[in-house]
Amino acid sequence: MAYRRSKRIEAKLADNRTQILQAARRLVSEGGWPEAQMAAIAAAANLATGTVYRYFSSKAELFAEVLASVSQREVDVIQGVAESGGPAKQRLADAVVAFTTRALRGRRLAYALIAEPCDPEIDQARLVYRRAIGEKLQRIIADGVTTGEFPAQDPRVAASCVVGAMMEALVGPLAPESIQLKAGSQDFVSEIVRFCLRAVTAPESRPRPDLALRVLKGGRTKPSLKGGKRE
Amino acid sequence: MAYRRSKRIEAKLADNRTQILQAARRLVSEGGWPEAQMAAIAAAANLATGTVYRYFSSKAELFAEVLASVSQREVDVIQGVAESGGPAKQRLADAVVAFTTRALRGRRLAYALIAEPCDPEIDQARLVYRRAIGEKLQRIIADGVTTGEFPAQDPRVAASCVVGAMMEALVGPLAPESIQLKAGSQDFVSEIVRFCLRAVTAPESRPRPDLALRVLKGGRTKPSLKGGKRE
DNA sequence: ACAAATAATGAATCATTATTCAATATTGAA
DNA sequence: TTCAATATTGAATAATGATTCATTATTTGT
Repeated sequence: MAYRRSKRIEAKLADNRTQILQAARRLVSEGGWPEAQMAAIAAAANLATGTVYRYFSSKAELFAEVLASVSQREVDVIQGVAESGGPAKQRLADAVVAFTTRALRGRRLAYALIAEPCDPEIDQARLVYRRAIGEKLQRIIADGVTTGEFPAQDPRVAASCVVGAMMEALVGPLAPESIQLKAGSQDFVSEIVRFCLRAVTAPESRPRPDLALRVLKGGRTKPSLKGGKRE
Repeated sequence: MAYRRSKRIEAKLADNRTQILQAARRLVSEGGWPEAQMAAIAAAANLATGTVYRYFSSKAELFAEVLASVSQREVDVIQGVAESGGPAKQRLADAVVAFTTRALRGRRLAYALIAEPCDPEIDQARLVYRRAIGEKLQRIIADGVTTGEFPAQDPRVAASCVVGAMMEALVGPLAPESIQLKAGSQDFVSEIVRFCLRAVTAPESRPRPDLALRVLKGGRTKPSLKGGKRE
């Protein structure tokens, strides 16, 4: 044998890997998915295109890792909030504020992660982001339900709903073409927070939870509503 | 001149157009985006690939129209509900039930429309779907706010949130790999409905709406929460 | 029936990028 | 210094599927 990885090389390899990840992240953050091409990433990391493939077997895998690390950061933030003690309501509010505020701050990246059209393989990987956030919220909600602070509800559904609500509300304001004023963003955030708080913490408004099932029980939900077209 | 479109031909052209739209719709409904390729659509419409381009200038345009018509149908349903009179709360509940129930019924199509990874151009077109639903909900919510039935809130934000909540909650159950039991679907729907109703109709829980702004006012939202990594 | 105009055809082309790989450079033990 | 192993390079390739277009078929007024 005549070659054996030395510490120095090992370090360089690790560094290359990091450079690639950072370059990838930077490019999406700046220009979204169109800029995040393998060749561009390689160049930004001062490597040849082919070299990237010695570290990541595909673009999808590379971005799976980028997304995982971004999610992890968000999760850490929310985790910090979740562990901060105090009433679940407060923690939920803080988590929503933290998430939306951070998204609005890192607009381009958040847009890419949440709403920007992208290739299917990457879209797939994006799910980890939503899921990760959802899981943390679920814990806070489950907490509140257990202590009786929140009304009875399925924390999994509620957490999904909160994630969806936050993200959908952000889509417009995050879009690169929307010239968002920093001014209004506080009101905007607090609007979202209030929505989520009401949704999770309000007691059942009436003791008739089956009221909403009227339509379901009515049979076909697709009755000709206005003599409209058929299927 | 020796040729002028006759009624008969005009009708055939219109029919071809319809066939294409229906074929496109059918293919997504059955197999999702992977099946919805131009060649397959043409074949399903008994036409040659190239012919499709005499009717639609691109795949994106074709699907823009398919999506618009599907959205229109949903909007009609919700519209029917919205016009049904009665308290806004009831109408909102009915709208959410109608939407989620219908989605669960036309699972594959709903999945393609809401969550399935797809090409960027089509993803773009998918927005009309969300937007269309959102606009109708917005009207119901604005109604409720005006009449004082709902607490003060920005109907645009609330509508986005409801759309997001419904759709995100549906993602899991709609996924083709999830073997959803018809049994549980009622509970599931009603869980979503209750979430949305609480969110929109509950009175502000406390007269301190700025409570949730703690984190915002605290300055950096990204304080090293656990001695964590840097940017 | 004929010809000009319009439609339809579908195999070939194009465009886009991720991915590969033969060639080259670097590394470290002997 | 040498050489086998490993790492890098980036131009060439591959794969996918939308789109084109030269050719063929239909249509209708004369």
